[in-house]
Amino acid sequence: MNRTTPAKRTTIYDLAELAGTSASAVSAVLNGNWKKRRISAKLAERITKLAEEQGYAVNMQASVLRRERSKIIGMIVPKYDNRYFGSIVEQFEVRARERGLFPIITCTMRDPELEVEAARTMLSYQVDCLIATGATDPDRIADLCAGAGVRTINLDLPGARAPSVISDNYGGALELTRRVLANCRREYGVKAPLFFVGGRGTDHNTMERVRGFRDAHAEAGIAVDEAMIQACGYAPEKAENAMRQLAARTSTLPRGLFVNSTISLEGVMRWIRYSGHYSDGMPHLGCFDWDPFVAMLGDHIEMARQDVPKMLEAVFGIIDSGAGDFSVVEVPPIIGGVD
Amino acid sequence: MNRTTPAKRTTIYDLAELAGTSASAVSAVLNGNWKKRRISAKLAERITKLAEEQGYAVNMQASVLRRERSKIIGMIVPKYDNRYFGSIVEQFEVRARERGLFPIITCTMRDPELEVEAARTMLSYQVDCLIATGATDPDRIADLCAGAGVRTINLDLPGARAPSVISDNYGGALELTRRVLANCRREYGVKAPLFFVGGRGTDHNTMERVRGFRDAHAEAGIAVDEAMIQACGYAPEKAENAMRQLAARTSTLPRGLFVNSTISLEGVMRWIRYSGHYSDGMPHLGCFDWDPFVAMLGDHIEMARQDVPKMLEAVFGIIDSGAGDFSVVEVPPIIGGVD
DNA sequence: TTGAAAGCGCTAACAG
DNA sequence: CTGTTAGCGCTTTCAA
Repeated sequence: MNRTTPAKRTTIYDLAELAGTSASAVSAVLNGNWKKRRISAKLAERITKLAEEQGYAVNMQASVLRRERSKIIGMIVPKYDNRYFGSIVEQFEVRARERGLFPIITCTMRDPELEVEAARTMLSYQVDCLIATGATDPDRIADLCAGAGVRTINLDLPGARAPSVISDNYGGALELTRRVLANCRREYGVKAPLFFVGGRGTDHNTMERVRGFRDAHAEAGIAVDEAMIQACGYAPEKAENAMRQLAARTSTLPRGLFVNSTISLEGVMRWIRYSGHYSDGMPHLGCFDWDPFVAMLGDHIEMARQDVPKMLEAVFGIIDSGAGDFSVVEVPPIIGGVD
Repeated sequence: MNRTTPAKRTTIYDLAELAGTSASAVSAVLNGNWKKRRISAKLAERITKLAEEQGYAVNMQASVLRRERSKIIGMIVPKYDNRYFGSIVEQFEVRARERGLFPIITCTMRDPELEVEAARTMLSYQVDCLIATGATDPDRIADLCAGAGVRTINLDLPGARAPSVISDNYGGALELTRRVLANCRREYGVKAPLFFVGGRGTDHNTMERVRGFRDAHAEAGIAVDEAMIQACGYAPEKAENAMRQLAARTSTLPRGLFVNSTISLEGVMRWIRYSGHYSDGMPHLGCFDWDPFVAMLGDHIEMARQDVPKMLEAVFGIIDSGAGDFSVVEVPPIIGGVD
């Protein structure tokens, strides 16, 4: 409010001059270590008041440049278009701030190039630590960070060169498949394989989910044909397409579907609505991921809700403890039906 | 890969030494203005190669400290838990990067305190420009920024001290209400007011939507009682509660609802499902906001999808043009039914 | 109790 | 074509 020079910002030197003291005193007062410097309470008071009046704000770039640690923590994340990543990011910010860290986030749009580009940029901004969420090549990022002496933690998708926190994809998929299989048997009396759709066949999570999917079928004594597993990618159109192709090549559609994300589910549901198939009754669905509106879509959907609070607790546990081993923490998802 | 000192990072001085040249030459080469310095192609080549080998990354803190403009652009956003804000953030990042700006985002969890706190922090990080999205007190933020000589733009919710880009809330609500009213008349033959639920009665958007809601009723010759408008907040529980109270005090529930966000809709839908009311037939719904799964909830829902691409185009248009007037750009939402 | 001074890594004149 | 130099604003010894 009292600013006379809107162009030039107030510095600690300006404040020092106004207070009739030195820059180092101002600096000490303003970041709380005036106790160890034993600065007089009145001087501290005066400086604080002045800073307030002048609308002073530290220049973090200068501060970070000088300090040893930046207290900036970075996260890269694939997308913001679903509840899973949305809550990861929200929780990340909250917990980072709780610890006095400044969170910076970059969304990579699932683009592997952008992923490492983003990691590099974060290193340029001197992050103390980088969380690689759902990275396609986490080890590449881990190497980059190692080179700069920066800690990395993998989230959602594991890597071999940094600690990882992921969902128990196998266990979740196993249980989810069991339930959908049971639902199919109960309602339709059928004992046939489900159709697995969505995800990237090359990523660890999808592979583990397929394994759970297979084992649940094996338990039930149901054979699963290779063609019943289509890890076609995450995009809705790809899932929709996979459904279309399935319908084209088979006479009787499966009574149950395992959908590998809410994003893929968008495409599957659209196809179900508009293709005219399944007009004789909705198939039973299992979705690996949670969304409140999906929960309201009907009583034929089971979801595996990844436990984001626990996952972030684990991530920050690793950060706080400074643990150095590259182990993988697996957090069980919460499996349930409507709501 | 060739790093011998993992603790200490490579600087332009190290590079200069290795290349047998000066730091300024390295600097010039590495940020592309080696044309105006007319540095020999071979030197440039050598430096670039060396930087690569050494895994060199600029120290942005030092760079920003020295430069006039930081090329950092900040955004504050209330939540990441819905498609609207999710796509705002995604688009923001994409467009910022297109322009060579580094985007930093902070989520304020709809907390007014955190809002100004976040703005302050961004100023400390020397943002060149700050986008205040859905801010409860945008003018406070605008003042803060003005004091630091930083541009602000309001998004989603308008302010008086900076340019604003918002949806055409009045027009959208008017049309949405008209449609829901028409749907009610068509299916149930009723000509009764809808129930307006969700949002903050004090914010500009909600007030404008209420105005549109009222005018659509007036057009149709339907009187709207004060009690039919409950801007109870955004949280699902609050909307659910408003529904419960409505049911408690009225004998016949309205055949149509105007819900002021997908987040509020969560609560409304939950109540509809579990309260047992409306078992004789779903009410017609209008939702001011879009979600793909809501679109699949049935044929009795109309949505106003805010035009995020256009809104961000407008925001960056203002940034690019350097426009200084505090005008409000209103972008019409896209109104439609299922899909 | 406090101030002076060095320097973090980089950019941008300016001087060759 | 290239190097020297002077800071950007802050933190942190070190001296007083």
